[in-house]
Amino acid sequence: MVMEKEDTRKGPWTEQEDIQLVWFVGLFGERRWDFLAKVSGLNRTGKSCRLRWVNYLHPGLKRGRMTPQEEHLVLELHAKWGNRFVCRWSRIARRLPGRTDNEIKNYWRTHMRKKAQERKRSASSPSPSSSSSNLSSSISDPPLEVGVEKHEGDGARVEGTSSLMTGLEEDGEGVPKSYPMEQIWNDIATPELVGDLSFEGYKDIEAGNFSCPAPVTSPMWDYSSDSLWKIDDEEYKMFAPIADDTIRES
DNA sequence: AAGGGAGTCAACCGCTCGTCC
DNA sequence: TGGACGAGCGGTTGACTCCCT
Repeated sequence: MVMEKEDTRKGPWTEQEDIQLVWFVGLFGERRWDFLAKVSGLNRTGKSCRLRWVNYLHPGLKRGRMTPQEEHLVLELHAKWGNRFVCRWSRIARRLPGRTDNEIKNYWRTHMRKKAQERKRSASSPSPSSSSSNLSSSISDPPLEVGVEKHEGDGARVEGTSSLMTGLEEDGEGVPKSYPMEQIWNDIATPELVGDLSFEGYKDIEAGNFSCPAPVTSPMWDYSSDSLWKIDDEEYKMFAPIADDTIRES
């Protein structure tokens, strides 16, 4: 029996937690997640904080469905790299500004499941079923099994969240409607509100050795050039042909 | 309108890698 | 050199939403 650390929260993040995390990442930067988790007063693990930041709260992230260009790029890169060595989702993600490895991983799974089902169908019925995706036509079928088993879990779900998730609806054209993250960022950018935040951890910091920058301005807020999606030279060489094609197509 | 299956996505887990002392 | 610790990654799970019957 594994003893959970007392009071460590799991499950979906609340808006309050998000705001809290964004604030403290602004203070301390995207490092020392365990430390950050501790001083922030969030009853979360550092890992959990990092994941939430990288996959959801990072300001450079795009929301909404992948564009056909992005889909094409994912498929192409996976075909190119996925078969040569262990597929690095993060590597592929770096080619897609604003997309996370988690997002791409999810997309790939969905895509492959669909493909496997189509295959199954076409194998069981002799009539050729037209592929629903023109993207897959240029990609060789990877030999992978995509069956998903569901197990009875412990159902560790935390109540009272998900207003963020439900805000991610889209209109008919795949363009995200307004989502709460915008609101969060607006809120964070408002010094009055920041002053109003009453985090336990923040109080500790004020009382202790930490000093709080008045407006939240830190190098990490500048995402114009040095971001998660920065491409190093070596990788650029590998990527350049694909990138050029993609740019030309669009 | 209701129910069930499929699709989507946030989040957790375990492992590996990198850095520092 | 090796151990400790932090960071990052891929795999997996499960809840929510959508869509079809």
